[in-house]
Amino acid sequence: MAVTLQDVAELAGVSRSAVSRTFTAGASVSPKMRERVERAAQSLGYSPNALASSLTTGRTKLIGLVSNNFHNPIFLQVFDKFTRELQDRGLRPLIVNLSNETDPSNSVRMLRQYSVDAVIVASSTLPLSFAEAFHNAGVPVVHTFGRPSAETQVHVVGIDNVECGRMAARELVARGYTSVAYMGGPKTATSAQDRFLGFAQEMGDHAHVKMTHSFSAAYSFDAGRTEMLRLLSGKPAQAYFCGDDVLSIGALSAIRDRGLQIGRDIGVIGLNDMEIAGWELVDLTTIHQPISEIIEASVEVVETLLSNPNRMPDARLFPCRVIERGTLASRVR
Amino acid sequence: MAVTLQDVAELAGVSRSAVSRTFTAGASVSPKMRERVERAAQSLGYSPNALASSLTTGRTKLIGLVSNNFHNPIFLQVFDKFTRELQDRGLRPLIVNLSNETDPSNSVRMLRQYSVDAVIVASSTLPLSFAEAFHNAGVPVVHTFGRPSAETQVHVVGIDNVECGRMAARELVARGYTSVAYMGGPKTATSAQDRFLGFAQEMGDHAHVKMTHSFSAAYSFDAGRTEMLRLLSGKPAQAYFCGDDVLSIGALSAIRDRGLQIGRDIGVIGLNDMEIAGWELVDLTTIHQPISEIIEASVEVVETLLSNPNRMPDARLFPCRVIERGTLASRVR
DNA sequence: GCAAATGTTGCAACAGGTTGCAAAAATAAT
DNA sequence: ATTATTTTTGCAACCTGTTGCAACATTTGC
Repeated sequence: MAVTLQDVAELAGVSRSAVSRTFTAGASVSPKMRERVERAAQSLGYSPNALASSLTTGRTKLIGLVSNNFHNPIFLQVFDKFTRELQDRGLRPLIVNLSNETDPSNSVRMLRQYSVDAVIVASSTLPLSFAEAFHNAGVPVVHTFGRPSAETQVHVVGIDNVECGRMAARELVARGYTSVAYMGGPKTATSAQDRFLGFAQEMGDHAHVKMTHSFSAAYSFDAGRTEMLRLLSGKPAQAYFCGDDVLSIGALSAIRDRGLQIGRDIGVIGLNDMEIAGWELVDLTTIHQPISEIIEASVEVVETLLSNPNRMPDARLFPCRVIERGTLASRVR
Repeated sequence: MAVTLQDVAELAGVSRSAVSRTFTAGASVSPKMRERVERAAQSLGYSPNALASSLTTGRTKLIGLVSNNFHNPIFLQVFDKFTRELQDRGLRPLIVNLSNETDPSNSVRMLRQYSVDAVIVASSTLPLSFAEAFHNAGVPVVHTFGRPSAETQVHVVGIDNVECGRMAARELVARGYTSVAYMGGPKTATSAQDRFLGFAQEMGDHAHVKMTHSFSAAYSFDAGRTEMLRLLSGKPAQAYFCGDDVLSIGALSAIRDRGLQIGRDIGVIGLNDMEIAGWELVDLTTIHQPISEIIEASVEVVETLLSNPNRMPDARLFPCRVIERGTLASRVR
């Protein structure tokens, strides 16, 4: 069925090498030869088998894209951007859905079987051990939305979650709230931990403001709603920094259910600035995470790793900013 | 770097074939041999190269997953389910993001280069020509969310959009509305066309109810909002069947902006029943599309196509049902 | 016009597996 | 025990390309 190098070579009356060279950038082929081969290839509808060539070149242009986050709407933007950026560079994303895996060994094996050129771990909730497992298997890794660390040897692209925690805290203080709280994502997620760290740190400088905190079960609407319902049945704070936008929206839903006025009675600030946050019926004040830039940078790093797999790993962190919408009291001055 | 068959064979002191057979299901290997080989493989950390084996077997277990829908939140559920179902069966999804391609030839070439075993086209807005192009390239195709057709030769799994149009119409009539409208997705999408067809057909049986219709620019929040704002500035109908849920939510947003009471002043029914539709602050009455079943069926079809690529194409359509929430007037009886 | 330099082409080996076939080994039948 | 049968194993060819090397062709320099 499939047309091979051989077929083209025969039709053109040249050697297989000649055909191979015509389709290899930078190989030495005379214009006449190229012309002949291309004509033959054209007429047979030949296109080279990327997998066969990977055998000798050692490069598949396959990039493992592993994530465990297939529920948070923000990740549709993430996948959209990643797949585009990769394919614009001639790379192919091979998706690995880790939603309920706790052990990296399966995915490591699988990715090695397909000899991916590199792996992108896109998650802030996956244990660091995953990225490390890929790295130990000899595959270049970039951990997007990961936590930078001095020990680990993988490239990280994302935001400074600690700083975001501080930013949220400063914002709430500036709005004049006197009791604030952090309602984080799952306690095991590095992002949830770091955001809390920064939040608590900053609040340390504002002793007159009362601070509490809790974590919810997941970065999801239901988890946010459930946790906020629980909080509201006790003695809630005046304003909450919620772990991310879906969590915030879940919280907003709980707050509305209780008949409280959002913004006035109780404030919420999220993180991510996903598209839905801007929908009029949500109108969530949130910290914008520059997803596009993060992903572009991630793919750039991947690309450099292809030619230089041993590049010293670094962390690239992008600045975030508060997007003011309708879920916080207006600033006091 | 990588451990090969050769290495294992040498360590175990057996032939390469023996090693190959140990890793091939159903091959003839004695228990002793298997034991020896497995021990050697274990100690070297060997795992077979799927790409190399594909050369001779002709099967890569790579499945092209092509879509142009990376904005509608429902598709995160779709990707989640697809990737899981595929990997549970030992298949690997190779994503192709077609967001702004109009010509299938690039993707056809790419998918052939990676010799995918089959292609899943997951979209109701992609021209039929895409699925056909893959089919003509000799790759088994299933078109999920596609339109069944007598002419075309590809497998289709999805819903009966015409019937859904009827269902929506019946629902609106049963609620006692006397002027209703269809606000569809993009006019070029088969789903938008078919839903309208059914809607109009059914309304033909209810001459006392006035019907109008229009199409919006995309299946997106913004398109829905924009279109509804336009409609509201004229003489709006009492109830709308919106092309899908995001579109509906966009419409709801416009309606709220105008200070109208949803459900009482103006009704909306969507289609999909995506997770967000159930969020309390949205609470959208909508037609449930059984996404999970559709995807399971799609993957099943893919699997049968792997062993029997020439299976006669058929269409599998799943029933839908109305999920009653808060955006329609209550039923009159 | 001739030697040297440079460019082009084909051969053959190789990448990491699989598989038909025949030889060898194990098992069953007599 | 001997032969017939079945199972296991290794050999060698093959899958589809790539690439170092040597042979050949073309250009360049003088």
